[in-house]
Amino acid sequence: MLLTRLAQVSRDVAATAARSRKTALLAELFREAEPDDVPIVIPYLAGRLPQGRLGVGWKVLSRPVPPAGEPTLTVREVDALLGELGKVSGPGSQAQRVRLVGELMGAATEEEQRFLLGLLTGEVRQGALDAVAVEGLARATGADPAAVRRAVMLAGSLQTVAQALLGEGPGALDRFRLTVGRPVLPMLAHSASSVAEAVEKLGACAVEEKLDGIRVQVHRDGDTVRVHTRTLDDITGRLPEVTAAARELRGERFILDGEVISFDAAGRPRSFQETAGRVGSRTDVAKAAGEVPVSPVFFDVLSVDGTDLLDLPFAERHAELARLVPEPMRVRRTVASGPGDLAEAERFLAETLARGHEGVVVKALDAPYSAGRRGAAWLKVKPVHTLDLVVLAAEWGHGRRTGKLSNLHLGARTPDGGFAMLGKTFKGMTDAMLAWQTERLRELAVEDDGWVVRVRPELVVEIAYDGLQRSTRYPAGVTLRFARVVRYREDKRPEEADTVEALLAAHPEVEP
DNA sequence: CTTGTCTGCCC
DNA sequence: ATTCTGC
DNA sequence: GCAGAATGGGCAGACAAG
Repeated sequence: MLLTRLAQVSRDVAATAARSRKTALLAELFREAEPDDVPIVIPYLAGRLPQGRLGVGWKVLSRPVPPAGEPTLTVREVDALLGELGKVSGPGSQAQRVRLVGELMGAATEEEQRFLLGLLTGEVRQGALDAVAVEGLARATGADPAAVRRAVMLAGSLQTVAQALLGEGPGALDRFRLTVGRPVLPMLAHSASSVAEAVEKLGACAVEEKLDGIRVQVHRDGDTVRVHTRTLDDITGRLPEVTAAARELRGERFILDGEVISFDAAGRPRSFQETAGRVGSRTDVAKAAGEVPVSPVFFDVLSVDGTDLLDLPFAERHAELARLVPEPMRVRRTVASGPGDLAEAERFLAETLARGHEGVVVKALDAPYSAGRRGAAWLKVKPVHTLDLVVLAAEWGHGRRTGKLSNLHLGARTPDGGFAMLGKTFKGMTDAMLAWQTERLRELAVEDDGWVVRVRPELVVEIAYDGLQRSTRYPAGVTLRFARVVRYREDKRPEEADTVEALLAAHPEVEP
């Protein structure tokens, strides 16, 4: 199949609003694909590369290459070239990558270049990724969409399922059962703004501590232990403590879901930055583990001794978990039978925060494990802080925000009467706010380099954030975690904005 | 060898 | 990660 | 309620440049 077909369909999908129509367009293309093209075409149209990341990013792709006049590239040629690209490493590899990308782009038409660019940067912007591709795949093969979706969750890979389905038909879906050793997409949580709201929505529920670490899925099959991240990356080699802990458990075959976090000598959780740095270390694991040891803390079990527990209610899964995993290796929790137990749930949240953790996750006791979904059965509750900050600059948006000033540079007051930048945010703005701030900031503009518009520091904005982090990039030595706009404070003058000093005082646990 | 740039992947 | 938007 | 878009910050590691 020619790449130009994919580029056309991608463009058509992008131009279509209705998901049903996007699905139909994808299904039509999938039906056309020859068997050998399938494992390439499907991931490409889901906006992902079968090889995963290639060490090619914005910098390499930003060099313009004159496009070809006629479309001649086949998807298999592209796949072969990208496969090569993924393999280059060592001295001179950067130049080699630039050369290979140049070769590929030079053989592509303008439309194909656009498509490849989106694919390589992971920003296809066609309003269709895995989920729509799954629907399209189901329609192309006549399979039940729910069955295809479930197979993809259990296989942890769209590509694998697509190949089996197109090669063998709907019968192949039965093969994708929960298997120890094969990671499945983890269940995710929604947010709630208070424990009361969460308990109200869920009824009988468990309230569990939320640890600020790295999500892990641990598989043990006899002596073999594998540890995977939220995106199913295999990080077994970086976490010897987790492997050892899994081997100590009495079960021989199981899949556990939990968090990995580092505690200090006093048993207090280390900062997310410390835990994440440790988990990210792979060149000298023994040394990293000596300095920052980590512990697994589990909260769910998906499989024990060959039994798939996914469809059991959480209450029953947790009973299995308690049988398999000793208490110190499980998250702390309390159970609420409904809004009547709200006081206990709130006491538990307060205690959890006092112990240095991030918040709680409230989980419906009757809910199954919805692999790969952000189910409404899990609601996380974290304290939210707010500040009044001053907009120092804004960046021009992209995609659906083209032509709008979007990403705000936020400043807090300093003792000298100036402002220290604390970070940026583009979150929390409605389209109306986006339009309003674009106009307002334009009036305040003092400089526009085509990317950043610097403004007079006069506009005050209320910002919500989850906490402070140390920063080497920003002048105050700290930055806001997950900053988002709440509302503009036109009633406030910049001299009334919050100060760096007050911010630091409010977060004594973070040292700049 | 040191420093800076880029990428990928955690949240 | 969080939030908004269209389906 | 789901799925997707838009875009944040830190950190480790691989290379490039000096």
